[in-house]
Amino acid sequence: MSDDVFAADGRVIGSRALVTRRKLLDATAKLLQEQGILDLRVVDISRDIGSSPATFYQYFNDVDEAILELSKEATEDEKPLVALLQPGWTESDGLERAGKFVDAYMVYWDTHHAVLRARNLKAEEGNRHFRAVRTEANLLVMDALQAMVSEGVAAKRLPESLDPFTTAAAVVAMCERLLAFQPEMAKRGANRDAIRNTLATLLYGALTGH
Amino acid sequence: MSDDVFAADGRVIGSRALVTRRKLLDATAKLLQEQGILDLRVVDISRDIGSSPATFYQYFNDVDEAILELSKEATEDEKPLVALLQPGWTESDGLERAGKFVDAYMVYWDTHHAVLRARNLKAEEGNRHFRAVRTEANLLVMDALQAMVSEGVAAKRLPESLDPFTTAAAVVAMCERLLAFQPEMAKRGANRDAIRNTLATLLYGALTGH
DNA sequence: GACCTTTCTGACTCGCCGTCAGATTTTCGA
DNA sequence: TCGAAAATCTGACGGCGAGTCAGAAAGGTC
Repeated sequence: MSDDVFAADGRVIGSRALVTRRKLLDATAKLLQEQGILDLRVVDISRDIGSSPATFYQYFNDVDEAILELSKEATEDEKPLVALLQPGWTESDGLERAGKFVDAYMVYWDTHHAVLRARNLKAEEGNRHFRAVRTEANLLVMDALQAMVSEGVAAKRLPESLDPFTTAAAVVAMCERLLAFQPEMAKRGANRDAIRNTLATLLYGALTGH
Repeated sequence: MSDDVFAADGRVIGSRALVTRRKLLDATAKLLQEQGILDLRVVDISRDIGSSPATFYQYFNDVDEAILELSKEATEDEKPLVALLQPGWTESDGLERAGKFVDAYMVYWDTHHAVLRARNLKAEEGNRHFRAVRTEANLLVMDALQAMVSEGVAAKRLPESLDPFTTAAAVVAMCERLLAFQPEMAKRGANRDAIRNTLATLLYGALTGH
């Protein structure tokens, strides 16, 4: 296993190039956030780091490749969330634990939402690389959630009609999508705390049946 | 209130033009589905109906305007769903009623998913027209859901920590996003029925507290 | 069939994409 | 320290789609 980073043509790149590549990735993330994926232009990314479009193509075959790389980096930041989803939530500490997870998830979302949205769009439009990255990221959390649901079903706290895998997916879906609604909900009076607590309560209910 | 339809320059259009406009909208929806919003080109839409790009610009200032129109049409199809969300779900019929709603929602989603995805992306990227349309569509269903949650909270079946508005949003979020995961979940063994029943169970639980 | 209105389109400019040859900078052996 | 080789960067170009506009074509009216 090697840590080498490659240019678009496959050659291993040196330290100067590594810096340039990093700048390009950061600029891509920044502009993805500011302008959205539909108005993201290679010209702008290059200009942002004070270089020419040709430089971009030294490191990535197209914009997708850069976004895919950013998506993989986001997946790394998702890994710590799993630790907050160990089975055994009780009636007394479950709600608080759910809250801790929601807090961490909100930070994760705030940090990466522009990239995650682009990743999801590409995945839904059928791009197999983005599908693979998204699935990998979702399974990290879903495996842990699934175990909790299975436990709840086995203990008869949750109904048998809940398929553990689907329930896990539903929980991820709810977290992901509700946070995307956040800016609009704020205008209608639902503040961050209300979202946080409601999400925690729903999670607690769906996962433990308490 | 007038039913007149306007061209991009504001003039009222006649019956021949109405047919052309309709063809353009249908072609836009079709290509949005087939190629996704990132690869949607005016040239292709025009070619699809056997006309030239200039014709497209007679009716819409840009592709966004056509997608916005399709989004409004999708909202119309969402209205019947509200009838399935009257308060009063009981312990004996609630799960079945939730199932009926999920069935109808799945059909709605299947019909319009490409347009809805585009609408959501535009809304999330801050386009105010798309935000307005999405909010209007979501509120249709959310008003009904919110009433159900309030009822559950009042009857002490649901905890007070559930904010009715946020819970309604969470339910919509879960339905919407889980269906977007569907194709990938199918590969991992969760079929349509499992999704349908799990979603119904979660809805029933979150809305009634039973 | 002459005239007027509506609808359509060929042809154009503009800007971004992606490529490539060659310029510039860095590395490294002697 | 110097010169050659390797690594990195970029100016300039062909190609394609966006969006515009003047004028052609189609349809309606008397």
